Amino acid sequence: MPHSLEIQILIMHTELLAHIKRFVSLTPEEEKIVKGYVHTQDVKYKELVLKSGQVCDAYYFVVKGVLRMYTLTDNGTEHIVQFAIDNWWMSDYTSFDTQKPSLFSIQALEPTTVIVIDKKVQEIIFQEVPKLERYFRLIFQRAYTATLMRVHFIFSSSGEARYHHFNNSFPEFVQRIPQYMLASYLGFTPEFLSKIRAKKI
Amino acid sequence: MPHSLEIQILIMHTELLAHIKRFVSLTPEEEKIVKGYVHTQDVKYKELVLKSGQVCDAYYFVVKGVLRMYTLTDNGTEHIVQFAIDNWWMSDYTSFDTQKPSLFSIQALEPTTVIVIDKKVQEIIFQEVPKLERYFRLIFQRAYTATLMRVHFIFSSSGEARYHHFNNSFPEFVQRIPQYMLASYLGFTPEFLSKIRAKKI
DNA sequence: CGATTTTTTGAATCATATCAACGTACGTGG
DNA sequence: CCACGTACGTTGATATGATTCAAAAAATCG
Repeated sequence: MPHSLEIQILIMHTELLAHIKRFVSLTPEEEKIVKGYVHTQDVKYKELVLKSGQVCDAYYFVVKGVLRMYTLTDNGTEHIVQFAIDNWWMSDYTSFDTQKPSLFSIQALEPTTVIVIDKKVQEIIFQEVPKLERYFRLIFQRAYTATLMRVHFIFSSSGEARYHHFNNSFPEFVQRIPQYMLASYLGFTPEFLSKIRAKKI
Repeated sequence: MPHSLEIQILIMHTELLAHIKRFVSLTPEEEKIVKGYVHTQDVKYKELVLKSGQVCDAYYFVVKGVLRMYTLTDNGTEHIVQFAIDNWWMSDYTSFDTQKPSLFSIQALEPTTVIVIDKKVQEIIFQEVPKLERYFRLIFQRAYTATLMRVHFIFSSSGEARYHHFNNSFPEFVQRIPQYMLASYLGFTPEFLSKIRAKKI
């Protein structure tokens, strides 16, 4: 009889499989193969799963929690290029593929549970379950077009408009992260965000 | 004996197949299938292959020439979100998938030759040559990470620094497009770009 | 509760936008 | 092949959105 931890992991894997099945069908055997190659990892608040300068050797799927991906400028300022919440993948895919050091760091902003595909098994899992090529094609397509929309917003609206748009689109998420990180993601300073908020009230 | 036009088309298709084979291997039969489903299209200078408000019903692969993808703001300003040159794919993949009107327009900035995958055959071609799932997974991954790098640059460097970086990275390309379009792509006004250039000399 | 982190406020400053005018180049039709 | 018109690039004056710095206030955490 499985004990509590095993049940937990089972649930985690179920979340990933459910997500995959929103894009491609999987036979029971294929599900088993996937389960066999991935593993879960608990990431503590503020813990890094990738540190800039290191090689990225995994894909991470957020089951629960929040990750951020960010860079450090010469003068020490952080710039958040991405958040990942439930059901999003995050990795430095370039570093993963080339096995060169990453420019980015990835950090948990809450106690976070991720499902990990390690570099070692990535090609194997794709070979054994070729449907995953299609799944990740669709995942990357979505991520790509979302990022293009983001560029569009950055160029076509003021910081204030971007803040309100983001706030209206993801009100629950805004609650979960410190304001200065939202400012960094939106491309301006925390002081400026504070002033935007002061106006509204 | 094939006449000149057919030879031309053959060469075009060869470029696409060569590109695909940089990412996945193809058997001669698979090559034939791909050739059978795609077709080339000549796009005149300033011609639109997609007009905002219309549904995007093709993927475009640039064999030769330049495409730009842009939006129009309420006040009539254009914002270029993407360029595509030789060996790049361009489409509004969201509009393509959902069959909803696109926010973007796609226009040729030179006489341009593209290879087209039409909506009608897209799923068929993927079914018949499943390796293309992998190919496009890698294409989208690259496009996604390139766009993330772009966001990183937008946030971490001034307009001036972005201009110099772009100029150093793609000097030949800068020659081929009007300055006001480069300004639009980099996220500032043509006047400002003009002033940056004045400084340097 | 004290210590640290996060947010706010205000004043000065800077990067970039806006507008308007002028200069230049280029392509088309006569 | 010239002339003209339109599209593109430059320049300068002024305006503005956003940053910087410093300090205080508020929130969070052990």
